[in-house]
Amino acid sequence: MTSLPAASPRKVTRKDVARYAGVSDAVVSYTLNGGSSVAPATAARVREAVRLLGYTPNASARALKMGSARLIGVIVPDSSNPFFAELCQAVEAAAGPAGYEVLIVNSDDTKTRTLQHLQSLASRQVDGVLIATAVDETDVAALRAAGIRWALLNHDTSLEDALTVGMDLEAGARVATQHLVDHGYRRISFIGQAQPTDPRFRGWRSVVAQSGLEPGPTFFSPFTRAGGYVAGRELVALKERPDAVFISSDMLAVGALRAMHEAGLDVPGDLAIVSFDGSPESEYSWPSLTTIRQPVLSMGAAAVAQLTGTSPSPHDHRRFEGELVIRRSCGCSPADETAAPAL
Amino acid sequence: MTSLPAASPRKVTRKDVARYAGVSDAVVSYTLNGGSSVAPATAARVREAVRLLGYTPNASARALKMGSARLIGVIVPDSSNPFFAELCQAVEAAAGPAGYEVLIVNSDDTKTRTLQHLQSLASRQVDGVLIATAVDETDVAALRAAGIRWALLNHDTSLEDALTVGMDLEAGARVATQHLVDHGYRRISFIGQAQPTDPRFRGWRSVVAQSGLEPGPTFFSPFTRAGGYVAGRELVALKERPDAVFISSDMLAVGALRAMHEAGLDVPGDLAIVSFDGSPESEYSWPSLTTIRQPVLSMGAAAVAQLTGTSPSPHDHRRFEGELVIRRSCGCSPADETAAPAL
DNA sequence: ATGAAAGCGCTAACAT
DNA sequence: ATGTTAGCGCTTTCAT
Repeated sequence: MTSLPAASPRKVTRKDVARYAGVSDAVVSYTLNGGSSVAPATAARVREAVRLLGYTPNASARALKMGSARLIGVIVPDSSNPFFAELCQAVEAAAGPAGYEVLIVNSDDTKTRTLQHLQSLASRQVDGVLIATAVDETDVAALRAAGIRWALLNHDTSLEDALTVGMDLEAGARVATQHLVDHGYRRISFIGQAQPTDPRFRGWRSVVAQSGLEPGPTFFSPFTRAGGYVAGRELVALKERPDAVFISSDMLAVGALRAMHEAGLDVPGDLAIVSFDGSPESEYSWPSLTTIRQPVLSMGAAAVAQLTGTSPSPHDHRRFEGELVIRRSCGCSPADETAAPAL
Repeated sequence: MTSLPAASPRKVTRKDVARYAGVSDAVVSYTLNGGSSVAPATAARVREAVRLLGYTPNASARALKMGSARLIGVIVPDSSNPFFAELCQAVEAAAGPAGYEVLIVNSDDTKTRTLQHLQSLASRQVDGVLIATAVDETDVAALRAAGIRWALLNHDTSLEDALTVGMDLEAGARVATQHLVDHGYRRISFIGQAQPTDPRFRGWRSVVAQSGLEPGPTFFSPFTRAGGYVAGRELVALKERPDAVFISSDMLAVGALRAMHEAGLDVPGDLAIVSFDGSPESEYSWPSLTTIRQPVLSMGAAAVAQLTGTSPSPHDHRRFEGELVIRRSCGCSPADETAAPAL
């Protein structure tokens, strides 16, 4: 916890600018923030002084005065997970034009780190925080106590009266599974995270049941490539292999794919796959993954809108629909298979 | 650029804590920051008041007073690029324990955005900024003018007397290419970014030359999966195909792999690949990529050390070596091929 | 061991 | 149109 060695000789403040331009500090503020009217000539002099002196406003002082740092916090489990990386970028893309910067922190999905970060973000006078990690009642209590605006991002179910943005996971899973059913596969497995309450699990189960099919074996693993690999190895080792599987994230699917290749299986010939998320990686796996694309950009924008109170929707819960992206892993062999993707 | 609706009724400040604990504001500071000695009983009372009132220190006020926000800025071209995502996490991992938070911004490798972000970071009183995006002399001038500490991250060559952290790319490329030569491949191509000054290009060329080989055809594309796909399609369309290719990033390799699969080529049978970066994705492509792993964690830590002045090395330039990770794409078929990776 | 007070750089209400 | 000034919450020197 050492301090950084100082680098600059002396900071130029707004006072220096004022002196140089021969005006008062207030006029500098007026010129820069456009609050009150300033004579054009004066404004020009001020701007010139700013440029010459290389003046940079002190955001901390501004934040102290205003009670807002024009900063939005985002708590994700793991920012190097492609899905969350994309989500964070979407938030940044929406926040930037609104005049906010984005502070992203990783929770590793642990309660301790979530709480720590919440505290630290509150202390930084963030204007709001987006929670894309798991939360429970304690966290919510902390949130309320901190007195900062917050919204749940990438959550399907809403906690109490919380602002929430997320996808309808169950509906997405239904579309995915239905596509497999429509292909004529009869024994459809599920690979997902170890919580049977996952809406995607329910979606898979309900479509399988409605189609009068026997549910295929299920596999639960953490949402990682390695998790998918482990699940995939179990699946390919089965005496009676399913002919299709719905996998609830692209990362899991990529891992499972490796297990299938190693077993010498042909996908989709021996085993068809539809997965979930629509991350860039899913387009470049072999075979490319038919998947449910999450509208990451829209969700990021909606979350920022919720926080800034500019949401077009009057609802507390903005729920998005996924989109089935047809590629090769389901057996469709799309017509554009040899088309070059956009650079 | 609307403002956020206020959420909290009133902020509890250090003054409230002081009053509640029956002490002066200074004692609260002493207790919280451990500056001066405080009677144990008093300290306990203060801490109790903090807890009861739910007090959170105002970081903006602290930053204003101290001239430091305990914040490190990182400018990357694209935080959703797996390599940079990992690098950012490495920086965060090193900065956290040192008491810093990390503000990551995307430049899209454009000069305008880089300069804008530099300005904005300076204004936020960051203690230093790590530049992992392309820079030129103008940017450096701006950096010096801003008077903030900075270091180049993921740069191979040092600008003037700048602090720099990066990998020896040319050496890495040599190891990669040499591995291909050792395998006995005779016609070795290069796929990389469109700048022949790339040290990886030089590394490839020098090893090919030293081995008395004719250089295979070269392909230049942006550092994206799509870029790799385009290059790969050109490569597979060649009348006289090379028997191996060194690809200067995993993302390019993943794209090229897709082109090869679509052409029905066997990798490594028809065409062997060694790539560069060692991103998680490279382990799960099919076939898995033999690659030069960049020591991302060490580089992140070194960069933070440079910035905080706690670098163990007296040099301005901390240069790391990559490590050859043998997998399947080169033709080695490692012994552990069926071993499960760690979860 | 504790308190009083100055001042970090900025904004905005108020005065001119 | 421009200037004066109080005060945002904090740290820290200097008294006590």
